[in-house]
Amino acid sequence: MAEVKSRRGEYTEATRRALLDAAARLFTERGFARTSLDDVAADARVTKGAIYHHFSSKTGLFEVLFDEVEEQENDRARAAFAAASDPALGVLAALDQFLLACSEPEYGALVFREAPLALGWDAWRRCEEKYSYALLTDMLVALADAGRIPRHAGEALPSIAFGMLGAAGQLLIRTPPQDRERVRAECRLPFVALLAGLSSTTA
Amino acid sequence: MAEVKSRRGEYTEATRRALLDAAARLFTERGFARTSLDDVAADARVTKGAIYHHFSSKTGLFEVLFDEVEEQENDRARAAFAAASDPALGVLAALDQFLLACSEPEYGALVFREAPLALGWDAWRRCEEKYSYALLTDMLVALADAGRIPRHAGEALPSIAFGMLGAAGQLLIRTPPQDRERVRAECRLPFVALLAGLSSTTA
DNA sequence: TCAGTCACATACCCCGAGTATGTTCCCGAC
DNA sequence: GTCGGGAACATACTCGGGGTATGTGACTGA
Repeated sequence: MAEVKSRRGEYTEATRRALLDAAARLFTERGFARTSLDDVAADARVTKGAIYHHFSSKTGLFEVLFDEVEEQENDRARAAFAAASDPALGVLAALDQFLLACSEPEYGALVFREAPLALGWDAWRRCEEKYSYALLTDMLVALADAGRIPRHAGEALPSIAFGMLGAAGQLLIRTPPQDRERVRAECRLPFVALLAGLSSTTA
Repeated sequence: MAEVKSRRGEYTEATRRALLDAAARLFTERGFARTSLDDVAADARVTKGAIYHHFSSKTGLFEVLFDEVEEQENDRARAAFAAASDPALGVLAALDQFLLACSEPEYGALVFREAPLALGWDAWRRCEEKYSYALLTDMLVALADAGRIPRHAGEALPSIAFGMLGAAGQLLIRTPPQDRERVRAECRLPFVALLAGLSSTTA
């Protein structure tokens, strides 16, 4: 009976996945605002009732999607940071991983293009505090611990650095695929320069 | 008769101004999405018909408001930049002017918080290309001409620098007024560091 | 076998942007 | 002086989409 029960569970999980996949596709292609819940339901071969059975609202659906995508990517970036011998190198490794993720179709579009529009700035930042923003602040602390940058109080530096990441991600999103490698290289420059400039004021 | 005609013109201009003022107030306080056109019309003591007589749509109303606010502020920032003897000092002067403007109630909220949500990223960037973004690229060119930073091709640096401005502005918006002076000082640091880092790689 | 609940489908409500159509006032022409 | 017409709105309506309330069949557990 556990089998039958799990069978049923599998079926409902399948529609949930189909809804999430359809939402991911349509939100990245048409954008969050221009895709109705009926569109998502139709793409997943169900109706709007299924959506509201599995998710709380349109933004609720988006948040689940956001968490999925962002958690996966954040793990990779954090691993890249941790794998490096030096925190400064780790930051660049995590940055490269981030820029690479933004070159893929869904991640950047959902997390840095649609999320602010869908959730609003405050909710977006609250959601990001578990992921990119947390990783960023951790990296800044590690850099300060290693004496590579001065220790900063306040939220200005992490906020502005986060804004840099968002701008880089959005730039990559609207860059045609064949130019993305070059743009990724160009994007590294301001971050390297900022690091250099911060470390030079350590003394 | 020119007098009477202008009298009529004054009246219609008055309602147009009342609509723009009401929209500015409500959009900054409640946000663009959470204020209906009926709210704006009621606040201006007219009806929705007046709005669609003077403006093309809700986003059209917002764009006119955006242009008004942004043109005024952009002139000040550009003047601050031009007044300085050195382009590097000019950049900091323009930055200070910008941070000050974001500390006032309407400018930052409309231009950097509501505009992306109201217009979408693409339309927002198109609107900004006449103002902050243009000033920013002009300043980067001036810095390169003066040999203070290397000459960069590509759009990565201006895009990311623009992202920094947006993040700083948004941070100031959500900072309580009594803390804003301190936060402004904190915000200058990453820009100074970026400039220093860029100039150190000039050689 | 039957009550109950899960996993949806169907039908409906409501708000708000946009539109279509009045209505009033002024103005210039005859 | 009046009369056609257009400017400056007001009023009444449509329509799309998020959200809700209710129906329904299938499965499950007692």
